[in-house]
Amino acid sequence: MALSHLPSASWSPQVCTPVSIPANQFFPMDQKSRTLSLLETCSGMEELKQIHAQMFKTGLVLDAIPISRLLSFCASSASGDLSYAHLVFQGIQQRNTFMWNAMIRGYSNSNDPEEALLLYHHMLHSSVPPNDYTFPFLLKACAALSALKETEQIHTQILKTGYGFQAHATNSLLHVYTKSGSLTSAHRLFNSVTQRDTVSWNSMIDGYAKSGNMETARELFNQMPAKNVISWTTIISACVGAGLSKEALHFFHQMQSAGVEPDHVVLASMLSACAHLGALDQGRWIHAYIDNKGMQIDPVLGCTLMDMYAKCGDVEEALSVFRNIKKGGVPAWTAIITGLAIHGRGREAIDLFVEMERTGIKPNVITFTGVLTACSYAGLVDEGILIFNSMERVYNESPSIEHYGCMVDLLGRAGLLKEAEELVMTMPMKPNAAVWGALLNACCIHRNFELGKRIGEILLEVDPSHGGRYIHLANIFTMTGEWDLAVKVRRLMKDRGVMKLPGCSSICLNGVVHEFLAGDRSHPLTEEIYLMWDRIVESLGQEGYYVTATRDSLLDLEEEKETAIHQHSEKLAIAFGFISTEPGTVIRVTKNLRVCEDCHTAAKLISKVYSREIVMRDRTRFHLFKDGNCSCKDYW
DNA sequence: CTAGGGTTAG
Repeated sequence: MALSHLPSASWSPQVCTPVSIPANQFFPMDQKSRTLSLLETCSGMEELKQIHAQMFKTGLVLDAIPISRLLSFCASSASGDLSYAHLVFQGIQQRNTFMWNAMIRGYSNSNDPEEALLLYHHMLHSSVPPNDYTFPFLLKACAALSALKETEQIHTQILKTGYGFQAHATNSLLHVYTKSGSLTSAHRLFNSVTQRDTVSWNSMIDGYAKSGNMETARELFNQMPAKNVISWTTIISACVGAGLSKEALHFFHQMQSAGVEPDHVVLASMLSACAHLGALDQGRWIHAYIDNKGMQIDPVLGCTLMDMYAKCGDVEEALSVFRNIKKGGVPAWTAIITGLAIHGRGREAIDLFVEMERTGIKPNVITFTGVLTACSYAGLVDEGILIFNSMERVYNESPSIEHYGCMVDLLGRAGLLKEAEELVMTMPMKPNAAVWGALLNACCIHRNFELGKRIGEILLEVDPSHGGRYIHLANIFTMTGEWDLAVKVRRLMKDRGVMKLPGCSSICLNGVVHEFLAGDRSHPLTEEIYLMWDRIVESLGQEGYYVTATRDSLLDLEEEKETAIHQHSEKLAIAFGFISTEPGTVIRVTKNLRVCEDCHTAAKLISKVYSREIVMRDRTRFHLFKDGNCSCKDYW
């Protein structure tokens, strides 16, 4: 390295400067402070390299403070360069703790965190002692690696060196333990430290929540003395992650009652909860809150906003958010493409995909999933095949099992069952339950019972705990008149203790989520709801509506007697929508399963007879019923 | 120069 060429002895002010001449004649103070302030405002590596070169000339490379600052910038700043930092570091003769820390910090945030541990090893060997900053950096690397053994060794050293009482070190340890799933160690440590602070509690809560133990997480949350916005975010995002979106909403309201101001992180989590629930009003409220507070919509927040609007049925608003965020990167394009996909707006999704390519943004695996889904839901078979083939050819990206799943779905939905099956048989990986499921679904739609039976049997082995598979297979046997086999499948399901996920439809009004199951009579307005539905049926009758024994109604074979098709959850939710909203209001219903065919027909007629738009969210996509038609064009 | 929280898909 260049440093060795410097006549180091003659550059040392003590050596070559007569006592009478002040040292700053060789290291002029304004020179040094100018360099320091240059480094402070340094914007990128280009500029930094110039400063570095200047430091060689002035000899400031030998001064610990400016070289440390330079090192720090290269190692940790967003526009830094870790390998350059490493070269600089290698050239330094006298490395102090700060310099080692800077390097360890840099590597702990890099994609090579292991190097941080190696550096620490060297640091100890060169007899430079760690300080209170060293451990958090080091443990961050351990967290990235889930390196439990190393964490335990570092734990011991923390205790030996007397940093065991230092909050940052302890909390870092707690974080690694919880993150690597070692909750026992975490809890032991948590119990042993006397001065637990909010950070310690937050880490514990997060750890329990992420390990699936929501009960303990909630308990700790209730117990903890002082909750800050991160505590609330932790419990709320834990709820969202566990699919407990209603609880998330509840906690959010509690948080506001407690006077804690929401920040952009907790709002992102809440938008995700709204997206899950289909709670458009709540979601809009949060959007308005963000605007009113003048908060900046960063790419992540922008994506959650788009996702919320799309999943709550308002794609137009999602598009408007998309146009307003200047630099969203791939995630933003992906979010909007996926949003259009679930609304059946495949053409627009493809157009945006093309536009994205033109902009020079490279699609990622999720983008491909999104655009292929768009093709699938809109029946754009040729386009889908073209894009699928371009993955390998244009992007050098081998399709993953999800992409094959999309293609099986695309071909199967379109009735190209032979092609779909062939793809399953020839794909380069072992088909999973999702792939088989897509094929089975296609068999049901197109009534290919022979193939359906074969695939159904496979699925009961591959995915034995999924209730829907048994129902599908049993229905196929029912339709082919093989009653005994249908009963056998039902019995197998029962014997294996598999439950059918009950169909549930919800509608959100004034921030309250109203849920309905088939035949539900638990709602306070039950009488009015059923009366309303009877009146609706009456007026639909004039349009020629009558209940048909469709294949979907067979899904309820078991409860056929008690759950008439007229009491399906979708219908109850629509009826409730009618009695609780003004004429002309859009009715928004969210269902956890696929919409039943009879309910689909009924909704189309209702939209015409009552001039009401009904937006219904399915397990996978949206249906916009308007003037007697559905946006899915009956292709779903 | 340090610790804890967010999103897009499935």
